[in-house]
Amino acid sequence: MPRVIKSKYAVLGILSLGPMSGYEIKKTIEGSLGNFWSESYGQIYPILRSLVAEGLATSRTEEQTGRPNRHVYTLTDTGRGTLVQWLAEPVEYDVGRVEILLKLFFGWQLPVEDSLTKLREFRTVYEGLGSKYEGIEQWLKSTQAGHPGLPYWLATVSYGQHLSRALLAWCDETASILGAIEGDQGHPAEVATPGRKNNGRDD
Amino acid sequence: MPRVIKSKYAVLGILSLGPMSGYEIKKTIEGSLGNFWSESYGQIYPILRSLVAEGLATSRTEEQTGRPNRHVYTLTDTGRGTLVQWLAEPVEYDVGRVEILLKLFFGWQLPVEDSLTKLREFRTVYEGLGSKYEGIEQWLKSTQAGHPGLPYWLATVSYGQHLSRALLAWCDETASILGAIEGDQGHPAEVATPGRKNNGRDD
DNA sequence: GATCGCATGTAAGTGGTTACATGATTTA
DNA sequence: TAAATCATGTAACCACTTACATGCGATC
Repeated sequence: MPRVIKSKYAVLGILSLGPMSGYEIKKTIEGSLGNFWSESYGQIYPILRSLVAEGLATSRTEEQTGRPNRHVYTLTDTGRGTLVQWLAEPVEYDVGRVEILLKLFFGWQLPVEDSLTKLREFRTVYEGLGSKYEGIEQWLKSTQAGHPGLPYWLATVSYGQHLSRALLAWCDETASILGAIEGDQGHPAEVATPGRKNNGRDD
Repeated sequence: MPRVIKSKYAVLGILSLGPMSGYEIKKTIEGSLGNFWSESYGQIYPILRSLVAEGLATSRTEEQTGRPNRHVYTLTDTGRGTLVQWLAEPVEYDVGRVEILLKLFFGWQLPVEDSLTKLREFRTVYEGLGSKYEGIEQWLKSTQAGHPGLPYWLATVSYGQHLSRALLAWCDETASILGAIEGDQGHPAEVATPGRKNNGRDD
């Protein structure tokens, strides 16, 4: 079963916006997908080569003096077809790994203040993200007005906004619940583990 | 010899709940952290060995007939100290990779129906997760009443609930915005790429 | 009689980052 | 003069997953 190489489609997608060099692809990803995606040169350059080998892109070399020649890649029709096909495929759910939840889960074994600090740190990050998204939204609306992609790009920003608002609310709610715990935490004890012997409910 | 970072602390954390075998650790992770964390045997067994080598855990062998001997691992004081130290360290923000946003970002290049379908599929997943979390919440409250870990475990469930509620709202909002786009989408065009020449705002 | 649960583990592969090498040009 | 920007690329490493090997006993 060939697993899906997502980086390949990210590059294909960026190339669908116009011919570009590897360097430009990286910059474009950072500037447009940067809030929910990233790619390193270590991925981009080998992928670019494989795209040409598979006939999904062509490359032409722009001679330059004083710096390496620019290799500009252009999507072929097959390349665009491959992208469109992938875009239509359903997104599979991935559990992922949420580090703050891992830390919080074991947090009852140490002073409640430690968990509250963690929540505050977390809150600060998402507060910052929230205002960042607001700025991006304004900037998109003013610079991309009329572009058919605008509603789609705004949707990706809106995702971030909904997410950070929700996590901020969760932080506050959780902090107030944990804050109500009396101060004598931190001593390990013999306990039953949670989540085991769960009669077919979870997972 | 794999040198592991976060997985190591996940195992250490599970071991802080009581002595366990590798097999039990996997089951316990699935049953308690399963909604936001996962580990494979390919990680767990080598980690267990390295924990013993580093003095963070001890192992004793329970002889068994008809099946492999059970290796039961117990946290040492140093092991518990290492865990507590890690728990207190701040969580660094990670951009991550959100596949649905990658697909949506390029969605304007194909019929709007394709993106709406994607949103519906996504919605179904988070609807299901929402009710799953509700069940877990009830189950935790009824089976773990009085346990000092309960508020912390409920907090991890609450995270999932806030998240799925937010994403559901985002889906509906986005679907209604995209739904308002007229039907003649899908033809590629020469366009400026968004997000470039952003004067120090993004990233 | 098939498959699930128990129980161990490893080898190979995947998808990814980081650090490095090179070096001219522009900007602070 | 230090740094960032432009521009290419690779080798080494890292964390992690998947598939496999083994095999008994209980359940469907």
